[in-house]
Amino acid sequence: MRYTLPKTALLRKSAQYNAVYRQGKRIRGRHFSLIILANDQGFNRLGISVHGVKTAVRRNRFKRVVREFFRLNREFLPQGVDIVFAIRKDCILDSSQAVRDAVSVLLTQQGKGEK
RNA sequence: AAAAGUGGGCGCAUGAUCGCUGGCAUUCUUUGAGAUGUCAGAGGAAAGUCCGAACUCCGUAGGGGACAGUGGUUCAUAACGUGAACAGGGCGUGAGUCCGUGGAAAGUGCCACAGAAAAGAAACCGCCCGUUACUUUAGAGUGAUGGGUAAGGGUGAAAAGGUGGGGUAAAAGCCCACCGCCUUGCUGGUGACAGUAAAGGGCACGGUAAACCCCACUGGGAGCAAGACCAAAUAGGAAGGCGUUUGAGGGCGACCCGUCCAAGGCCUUCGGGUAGGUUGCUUGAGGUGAUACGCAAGUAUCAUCCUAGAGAAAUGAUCAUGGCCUGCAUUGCAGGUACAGGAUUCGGCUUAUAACCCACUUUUAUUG
RNA sequence: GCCCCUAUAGCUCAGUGGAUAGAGCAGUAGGUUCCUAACCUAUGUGCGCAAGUUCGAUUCUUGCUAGGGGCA
Repeated sequence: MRYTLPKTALLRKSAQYNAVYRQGKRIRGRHFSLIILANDQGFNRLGISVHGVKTAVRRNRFKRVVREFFRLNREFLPQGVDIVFAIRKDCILDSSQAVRDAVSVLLTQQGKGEK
C-alpha cells in the first residue's frame, strides 16, 4: 500500500485550498512555491495549482509529474500536512526525480532559515 | 524520370512492474470518497468558438415595422453562412484552382491629387465660321468678341463605343460596312445561363452597394455555470400557538424574595434557498459491411457492433524488445518519433500538425 | 463551458477611405549656464499578422495571433 495515491490524499474542494492559502506557510522556489499547513488527518494531502501554462498537455504533464513525485516520496516530506504546489509558467521540470531534487533544496533552505 | 495537381490513409507497436478513473460481480468487526477480482478508458483535429441543430428553461393572440444575418442556379440535409453538380468571371501551358457572384435605366452620397471637365458631361489649348479694331498694296496677320466642334493635345485608376470609309466650313453614329453593346423574339436547358447570318435601336447606361440603400429569403431570448431533485448554517418572511401588570422570556444575584427591561418576545410548522450532494450524463440525425438508387453530395433496406464519462477534473511513470527517421559509420552506437488532452451531445467550417504510404490526373524530357 | 472587448511611437492617447499619420511625456544632439535643472532649437521611432473589396485601406470585410473583462 505504500505507493498508492487515492483521492482522499488529494485536496478536492475550494474551501480546502483556501484554508491552505490563508493560513499556510509559503516557501518560494525558482520554478514553483510550496504552501504548507498542518492538518488533523494523520497523513499528507496534496494540491496542485498550475498558472500561466497555455496548453492543456503541458498543464497536465506538470500535475502528473508532481503526483508521481508525491506518490513515491511519502517519507521524504513532512508528515501530517496539506501541501500545495503552485507552479509558475516558466517551469521546466520534467520528471519526478527533478521535482524531488527541487523540493529537497527548498526544504533544506527552510530548515536553515528556521535555525 | 522530374516537376506539379487532386483525393484519401496512417498519426508508433508489444510485454512486465507500480499507480489513476468508471462499469459489473463478490466481500465486510471499520458501510467507506472501503477492499478484492474482472472489463473498459482521449482526437483527427478532442483546439478556436466562426456557423447550424438537438436538448432545457423563460417569453409568446395575429399582422406589420425596426434590427441582425444570408445573397448565381438546381439539388443534398434535421439545419446551416456547410456540401455536391452545374453556370458566370479571374489565374494557370495543363491537370486544376479561387471568387461576399442579387440590384448602379428607385433614390441619396463619394470619386483625393492631377486635369478644361469626375457625371443631367464638359470648350483650357487647338480646329472652323462670323462681327469688329489695328497693321497691310493684296493675300493675310494680331487683338477683342459671338457662335460651331469632342477629330487632336495633355491629366488620371477611370474621360461616354472601336476600326475603316463617306460626309462637312471644321466636326460628330451625322450616314455606311465590320466588330462590340442594348431591347425584343426564337432555339436548348428544371434553372442560373448559353446560342442565334432573326428583328429592331445608332449607342442611351462611368465606377463604387466588403458606402447608405432597394429586393428576396431567414431569424423570439438565454444557454448544461441550461434545468430538475435533496438540503447543513446564517439572516429575513408567512401561518399557528404561548403570553397581555393574573408577568411568557431576559438582566442583576450563589439561590429565593425583590427589582429592572419587556411584544421589536418565545415555541412549533411552512415556504424559498446558500455551502454541499444527487441528477441532467451518454444508444446516438451512432459506427462498420453489403445491396439498390443517384454524375455527385447523399438516401433507402438488410446484417452486425456498443465504443470514455471526469468534476481543483482519471489515461501516467519506469524498464525491456521491436518499427520508422537522422547522424556517425558499419551492422553497431547516439539522438529523434509531430500538433496536441474529452467536460451536455451531434453536423460543418477554420486553424495547428513530424515522418511515411496509396490512388488518379497533368506538363516536360528520354526510350520503345 | 459560454459570452464580450481591445490592439496606432519607448509610455498615455487622437485620427471622415485620399498629404510625408498627429499631440503630450520620454530619448538623442546642439544652444543657454561657472555647472545642473528649467528653457530654446533640431531630430529618430509606429498603424498586431495574413488574405480580400476598392483607383487607393490605420479606417471596410474575413480568418488568425496576443492581451483584457464578464457569467458562481
